Amino acid sequence: MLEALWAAGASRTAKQVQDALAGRELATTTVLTVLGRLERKGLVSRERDGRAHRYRAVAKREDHIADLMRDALDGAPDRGAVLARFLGSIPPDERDALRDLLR
Amino acid sequence: MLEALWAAGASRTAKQVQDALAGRELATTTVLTVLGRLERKGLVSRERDGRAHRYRAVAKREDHIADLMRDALDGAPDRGAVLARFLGSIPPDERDALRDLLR
DNA sequence: AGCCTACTTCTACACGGCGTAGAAGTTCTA
DNA sequence: TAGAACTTCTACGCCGTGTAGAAGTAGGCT
Repeated sequence: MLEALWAAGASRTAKQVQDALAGRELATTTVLTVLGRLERKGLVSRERDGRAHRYRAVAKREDHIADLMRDALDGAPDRGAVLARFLGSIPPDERDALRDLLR
Repeated sequence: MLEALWAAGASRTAKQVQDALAGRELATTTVLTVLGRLERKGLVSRERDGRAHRYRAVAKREDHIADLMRDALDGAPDRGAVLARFLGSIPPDERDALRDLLR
């Protein structure tokens, strides 16, 4: 669902989200329910548009996932050790990329 | 619970875990149940020791958390972008530490 | 041998999140 | 003003998690 909003890039009505998820044959109310829950969790915002609402993902997918990573890291007493292990667990080319990013 | 095993460093019996968690006043069976579930999930292993079992965390806390971070990262289509955002979301001194680690 | 005690396994229940959707209410618009 | 479009409310099943009682099992003591 969030994926659909991310994929769309822009804001979408429930109906549009439903259509984008055509493979799943969801009822309209299902889409509304899920979007509503995402809104309660602060992951999605909405604004009225005629008799409908337009939903948009609050954060970009990349930010959201980076947040998840930070949340995990925040659960660690020894952050440095975790970062070291993390570096060891990703592909070498991504370590290179990180090195470049840190330059 | 996992925390207690990590804190102990070594393997612990259910009773010892229970004592370490004295603040929570858990029943012994509760500790056993949770430990058993952790074992099913592969986070904990155990070996017999007399009439009891000794439990140990399969991975170190740092590895476990690094795994969580990698799992999050694996959900991203654009890993590079996520890594960039992630770097932006951690304290500068940790970026420095990362730079050193990557040297 | 038999029993007590420590420990385990089995079973269960409440609670909350998630996927799902029907029923009923609201609001445009023709 | 009626019908369609859209929303809100409510609900149900499933699963993970926290919790623990009841019943089973196995060492050790007498």
